[in-house]
Amino acid sequence: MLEKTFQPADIEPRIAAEGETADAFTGGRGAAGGANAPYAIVIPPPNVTGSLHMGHALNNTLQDVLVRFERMRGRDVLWQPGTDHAGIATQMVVERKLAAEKLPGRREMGREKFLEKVWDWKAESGGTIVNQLKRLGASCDWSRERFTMDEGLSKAVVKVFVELHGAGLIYKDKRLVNWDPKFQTAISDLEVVQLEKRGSFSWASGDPEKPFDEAALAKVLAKDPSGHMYYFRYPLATKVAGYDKDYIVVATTRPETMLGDTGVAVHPEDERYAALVAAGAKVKLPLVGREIPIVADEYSDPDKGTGAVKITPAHDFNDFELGKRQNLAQINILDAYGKLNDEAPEAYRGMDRFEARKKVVSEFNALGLLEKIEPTTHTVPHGDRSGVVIEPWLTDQWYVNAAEMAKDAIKAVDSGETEFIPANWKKTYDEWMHNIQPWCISRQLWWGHQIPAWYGPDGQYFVATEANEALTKARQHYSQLAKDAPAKSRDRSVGEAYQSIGPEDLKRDEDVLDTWFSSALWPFSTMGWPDETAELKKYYPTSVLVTGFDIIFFWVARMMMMGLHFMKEVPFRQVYIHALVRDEKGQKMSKSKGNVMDPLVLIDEFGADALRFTLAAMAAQGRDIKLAKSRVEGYRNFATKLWNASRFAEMNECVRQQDFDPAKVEQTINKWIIGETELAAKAVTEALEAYKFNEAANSAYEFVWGQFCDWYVELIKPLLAGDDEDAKAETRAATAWVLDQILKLLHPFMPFITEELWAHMVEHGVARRNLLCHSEWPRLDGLVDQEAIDEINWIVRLVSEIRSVRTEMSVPAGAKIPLVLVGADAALKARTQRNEDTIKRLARLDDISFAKTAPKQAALIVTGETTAALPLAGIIDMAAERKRLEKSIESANADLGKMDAKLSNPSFMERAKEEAIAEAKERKAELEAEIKRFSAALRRLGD
RNA sequence: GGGCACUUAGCUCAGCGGUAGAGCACUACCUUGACAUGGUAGGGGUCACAGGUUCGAUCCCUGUAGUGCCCACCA
Repeated sequence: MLEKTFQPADIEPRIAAEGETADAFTGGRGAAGGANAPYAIVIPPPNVTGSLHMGHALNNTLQDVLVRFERMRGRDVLWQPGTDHAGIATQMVVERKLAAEKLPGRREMGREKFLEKVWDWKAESGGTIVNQLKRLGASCDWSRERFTMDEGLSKAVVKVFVELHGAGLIYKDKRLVNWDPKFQTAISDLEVVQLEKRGSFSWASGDPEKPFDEAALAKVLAKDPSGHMYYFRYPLATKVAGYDKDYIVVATTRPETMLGDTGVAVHPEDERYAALVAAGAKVKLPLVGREIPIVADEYSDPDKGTGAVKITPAHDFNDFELGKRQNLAQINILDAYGKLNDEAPEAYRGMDRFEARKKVVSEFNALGLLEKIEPTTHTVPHGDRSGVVIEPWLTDQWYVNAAEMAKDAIKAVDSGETEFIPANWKKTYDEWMHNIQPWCISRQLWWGHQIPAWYGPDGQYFVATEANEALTKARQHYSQLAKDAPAKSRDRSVGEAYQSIGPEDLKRDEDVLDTWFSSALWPFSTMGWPDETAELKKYYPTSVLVTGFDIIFFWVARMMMMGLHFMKEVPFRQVYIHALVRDEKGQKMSKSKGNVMDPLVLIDEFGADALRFTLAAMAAQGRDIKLAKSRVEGYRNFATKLWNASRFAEMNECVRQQDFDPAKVEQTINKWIIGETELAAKAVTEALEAYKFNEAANSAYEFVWGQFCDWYVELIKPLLAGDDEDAKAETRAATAWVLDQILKLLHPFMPFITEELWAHMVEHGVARRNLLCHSEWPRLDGLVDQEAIDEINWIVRLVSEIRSVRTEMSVPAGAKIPLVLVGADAALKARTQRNEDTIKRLARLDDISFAKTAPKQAALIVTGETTAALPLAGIIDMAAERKRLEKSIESANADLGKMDAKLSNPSFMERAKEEAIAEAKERKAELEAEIKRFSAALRRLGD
């Protein structure tokens, strides 16, 4: 016997464990034993350091809904799980742990020891998120769990690197990168977030003889030196004829970079500076003393700042390009920590960049060269993980030629080989792919896939799958060098000297790869690539990728590129992009804002089923989810409702009959609910096929609560209490059958409670043979019976109307009253008699009789063809009834007016669709009849 | 600056070329043999604004205002 109330916590862990021990989710263990077409999804691997947040909950709920749905439809399903090694995040976590335990830091213990610590950590805490996914009910094939640093996946990474390098698609280059001074690593464009800085301080002296008060300036700078535009006078090396000043003013938000300036640029057509350009004038850079040229370049915008822009090629992306064009020197003034290096004047060396900023400003001020300070609003690049200001920094890094690899990836989406759902995301994808920049893939970290490149003693590198191969390549290279180079050349002597180098002479590149590099291989590396495995053959390309839009660039685009290059096939046929889960104000949830809702807390409180159902029900395409707790609570109540409906079935011995044929029932009520079941099943199926999770969830909800619980269960109570044994038997069997269909339809959304109830519902007195997750999805057809629908709808309307009148007339809830059906024809009489017990019970009537005219002092009910009267003499409040009738007439009249207007509009009659006209006519007739009868009742009331 | 969304009941959100819906909240009544995590009945919306298309617009188009997000730039 089921407990009286449903307690998710009592059943969820058990169901989860049962599923696991039964290997329920292994590939191919579906409803048809995996005989049908494969269906594969690879999970977006969560960070191994992660713990389940609302985004994961949504993402994995949707995948699980799809996977369970298709499994029940008989597809050979693989949901490939795993986690991501998350380079920076994991390294941070472990470093923090070491610090907390007062152990030596990463650099002190050295690479090897540190990596041991990371693996230890992974073994200990890496499974957290996986267990949380299991609590959510994710039916992944856990036996196939992978980790991006696994041996097999690492092998794939090396192979990909070596092959792309061989194809010229990976190369090493010295250029500006986004440098994170906190982690001392390069990061890709995507890992940079732009944060707005807004200054407030404003000052202009106009008189350089009177510098800004030093103490006051120091106070301003102490607050925050960013967010302001500083105007500096750069003195000319020599006075220029035709230019009236002996300085040129430049503006900057990053004063410290002036120490690395190697030029000043003006627009070629800017007349203000034409004389300077013509004369080849130079600036004598203050504080540094370097003479730097004033160059003419289109980049300079005469409308911005002063029209003259300082150029720091080593510390600004635009300046870098301009510097190359204009042959300006690149002077790197920063070290890896963001401190000033030896290229800076002595007083600055070793100083933090922001301290240097203050010092530069204050020195310019002291020299009378600070013209003004303006507040400005500008965005400053920050590391998404470190949160510190990113510096463009000149280093050697490895790059993927993304523009080249993007070509096929763009084509594949254009041609529809991969389809975005909703389709508008294609635009975002295209936009980015068409403007894609080289992808910086090297990271100066330790935790990750070490780059398979070895350096010879002269710095020449050799890319190979392992050290020995690199050595062979190196030896070949150096002999060739010795052979090919002209005698006496340096190359030749290097070649000769290094021909016989040993393993100890080659040094492996210390850097590791961007985490997303290995993630990009996920759809095929998890299936055993580069081996030609059965899984690859069967499940690649995968069916659909389910992910959030914030990851299209990081992951989707890169999987497309890698998949097409190495598998010659797209990695997935469809990409379903879902929304972000936000807080109730629409803000992105984040720890720093303190507005996170923890899915695990919600699971504890309301159950995983309720959370899952909520997320699915709110996952309307193209819209973010603003999650309200009350919603989860509401769907928890829905689970309880289902629980109790099952309890009702159990109490009434509704047992599933093996030979029950839903097409052969005789009772109208059973015909009706079976037809409704078909409609609901179709609605849920169609919605899921179209990725309309909300529609699927709502259809199921409405059917279960609004039809099955509210009406069917109530309507069969008299039957079950009656003595027609055949009808009782049929109804019990039908109830059991419908409930089975309900459990199936709800299972993708609410796997725990449905599996539990399924196990409870015995079949022929025998326990179920199979798990619900392996049962067959309802495929119903031809069960809709219009006559049954008409009859039940009539009961529903009549009962609802009677209840309404009872309330309005203040009839005590417990009181039983008589009903008189007025002017009923034979058919209506028959229908009434068939359902007499039911109507009496639901409407709390003690008698139903027939009459030609309505009795006096009665409240009147009019629904469609039926007129019914409740003789409430003594109880009835005449004034209230009059009011009620008047209100009804008024509202009917208003509607009638609309219909009349429509039907008397010649344009409408001429151009509207036939159905629209017929509908309007029908409605008009209906309204007229109602008004007539209401009016008659009103007159009678006056008697 | 470029792009993508959104604006519907008090709140959180569906929906749709032809009678405006849900959950929560609210009001009244009900512990009736599945369920008070419940039942019954109700109140509450000129569907942001202005034009246009259409026989008909909350829905399609254009514009305006507001909100959110993405990308780029920022001397």
